[in-house]
Amino acid sequence: MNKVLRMNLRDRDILQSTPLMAGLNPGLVKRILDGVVIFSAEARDLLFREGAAADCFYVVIAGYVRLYRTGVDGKEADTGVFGPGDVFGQCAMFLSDRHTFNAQCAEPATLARFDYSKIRHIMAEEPELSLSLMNIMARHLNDARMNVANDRLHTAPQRVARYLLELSHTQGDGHANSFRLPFQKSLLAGKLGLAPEALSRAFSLLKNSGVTIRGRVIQISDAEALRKI
Amino acid sequence: MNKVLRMNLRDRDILQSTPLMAGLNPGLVKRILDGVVIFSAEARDLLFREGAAADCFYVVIAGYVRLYRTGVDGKEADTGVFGPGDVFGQCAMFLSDRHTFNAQCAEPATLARFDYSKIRHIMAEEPELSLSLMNIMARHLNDARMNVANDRLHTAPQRVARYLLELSHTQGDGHANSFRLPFQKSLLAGKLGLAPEALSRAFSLLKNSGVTIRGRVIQISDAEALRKI
DNA sequence: CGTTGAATTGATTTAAGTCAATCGACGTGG
DNA sequence: CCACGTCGATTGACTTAAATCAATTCAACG
Repeated sequence: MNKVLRMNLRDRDILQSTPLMAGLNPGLVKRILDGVVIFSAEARDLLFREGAAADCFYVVIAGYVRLYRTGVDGKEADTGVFGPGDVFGQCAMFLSDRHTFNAQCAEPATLARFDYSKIRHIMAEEPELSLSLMNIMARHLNDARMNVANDRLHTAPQRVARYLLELSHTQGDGHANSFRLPFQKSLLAGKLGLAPEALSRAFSLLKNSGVTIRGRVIQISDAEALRKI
Repeated sequence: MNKVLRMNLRDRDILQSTPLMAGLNPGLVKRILDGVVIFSAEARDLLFREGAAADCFYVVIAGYVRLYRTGVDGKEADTGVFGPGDVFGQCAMFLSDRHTFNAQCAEPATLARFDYSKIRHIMAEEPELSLSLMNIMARHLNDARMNVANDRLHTAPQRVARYLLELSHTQGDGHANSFRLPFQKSLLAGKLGLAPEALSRAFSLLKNSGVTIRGRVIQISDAEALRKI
């Protein structure tokens, strides 16, 4: 676990097309990537804990990582799930330098680690980088708020329906009505703020609206019906 | 409604001590404030709508503004409440230039308006400003995620108890156990993701834990008991 | 003093969590 | 190759938290 890897071309490719670096000039990208460490992690590995000192952020290269908080009785609430190309853990760089959430691999993953100190140093000289980070934070902020609103406005089946529609847009570019869930259903349940059982029930309810589920493969026959669940 | 005002010393003072400007050099502050418009708004006035083109952000000088999203059936879910010194509406500057939420005055308010174009222009020359904005976004992001976690981990009475404890820390600096709610209970209910009735019931339950409520005045006799609701 | 909007209280309904049993897929080892 | 064990997913029965609906009460303000 946590084995350091050499950065291969594929890794570099993914990192470069990340919103963090996509807009930056090649020289700057090179400079940033020089300070990056690539490593692998096992399912359930903790990347950081709430309250722990924060000194780096991460980009997912492969696999999925969940960000969550734990309650008194050990219950956990996910506030985000990050997949290939996503940045996480950057928030603490601008706050108290302590993480306020836990980050855990949901499956075997490979990650890139960016040191705060190095990034801060580059940021001081290259406003471009600040801009990129700002864009990421803005997107994350919007996502988080949408999440709050979504939780409060919609029922479980509605949230699931919306997620499936969104997914069908990103994955099956356009009108492909068959696609794959990117991760385990239990993780999806957490992301949507549901118990796994509730997700299961939501799925079985959606079957009446033209959704077929076989394992992780989803088929939507009537997007319109889904939209007005 | 929406009457433009001259910036007075008090306004300037509040703006300068905002996290947006507190760390900036005086010359820069002056430059930014030159582009600012101060105006008053009535309770229920909309500052912007979801989907509308976004061309400025705001700082609250007095009063409270709520940020919310509306569902199909007209239901509304608050994702944040902003008071004196708070920035809102800046998110869209880094996204699509469309607002994704509605912002409405919860009571008569006075606000400062900052044009995106002017701010962007200054930002391009003054990295300090970017940093300030980044800090604000980070704080907002953290708040929003905490909100998600809080909703999912805690019951209504627990959320209320936490809010009261937090408020007693900010308001009654230190150990003052008596303080005032900063705004209407119905607004607080929205902020906490509750129906007003649920907030009311939560309050009446907390009375058993040494909380006394008279109008907007709250008294906490046993903070420890509150903490472990 | 009376009107308006907010807050409270009670009765009821609904959504979703919890608990428990079962099923299914998959990988391991006999 | 099959039996077993593990883990995720599903299903059912039940409980609980909070929304909803409706009726007052309360407070602020002209």
